[in-house]
Amino acid sequence: MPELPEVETVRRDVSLRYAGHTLVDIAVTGRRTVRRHPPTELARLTGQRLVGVGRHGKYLLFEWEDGRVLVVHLRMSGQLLAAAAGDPRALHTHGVLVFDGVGELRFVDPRTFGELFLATPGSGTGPDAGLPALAELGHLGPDALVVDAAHLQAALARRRAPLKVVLVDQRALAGLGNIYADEVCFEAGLRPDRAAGSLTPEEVGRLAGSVRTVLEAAIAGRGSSLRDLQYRDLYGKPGRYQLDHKVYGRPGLACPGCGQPVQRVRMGARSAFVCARCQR
DNA sequence: ACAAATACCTGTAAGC
DNA sequence: TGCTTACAGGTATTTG
Repeated sequence: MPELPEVETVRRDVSLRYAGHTLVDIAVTGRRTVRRHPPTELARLTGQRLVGVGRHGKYLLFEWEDGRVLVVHLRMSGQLLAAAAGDPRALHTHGVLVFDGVGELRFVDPRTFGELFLATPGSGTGPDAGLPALAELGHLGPDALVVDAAHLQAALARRRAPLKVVLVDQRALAGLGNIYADEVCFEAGLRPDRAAGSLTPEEVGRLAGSVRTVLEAAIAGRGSSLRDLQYRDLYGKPGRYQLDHKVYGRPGLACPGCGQPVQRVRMGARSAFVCARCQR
């Protein structure tokens, strides 16, 4: 499932390959792929040069020379794949962007949760890192890669919800999902089912450091691909950070820290993986 | 006001 | 073996 490290890996590769090139055609065939406005509006991007690719949380921002922004969210099973014009089209290919000189960028998404839309610029306050302010992303908290302890403290304070629930809440912090929330909690030595507001300032500081550490390591590993290989990079290759998961998806296996079996704990409809000895 | 449940999907795996 | 069912999960929306 693409979370921040996977989206960031795709962002870097897409930017390297397509930035500076001009869109010569865009075709969206998926019925659900563009659902916030008429899909035909995307045609107005043709002729525009892609000036850069940004990211806020799990959202990719394709920035064009006229200031317009095409937002892409991969959700559960979306992939962006580089392809040449003649390459056979993978099943569930819902969109194709054709660039001058560098071939196609294809959007493939079996579960069809992913989406593309043209954002509305200029409204609300933007995220820090030089990204455009977009009305549709105004609800997002700060990007998890640049969050600091002070913000985390404020986001967690007085909240009775479990720590993990707050960590995956994109309004509090943008970018963490199921995998990295569990891994971050383990790295910080904190149980995901602790009440968020019960963390001491020292624990919040540890948590902030762990968010950064885990995400940077995961990006270095080009993200996590699970058994279903739903996450693949721009060139169709899986990530390798799943090999470094300490607790996620490892129930009954030895905790790398102490050797005790990792437990699966139910948290509402979802579950979390935790080491009862290493996490308090 | 916030919190929990649900809808949206398909592929895979487990269960019978 | 072949069928049915459960599960995976991010976000918007609905319900509590």
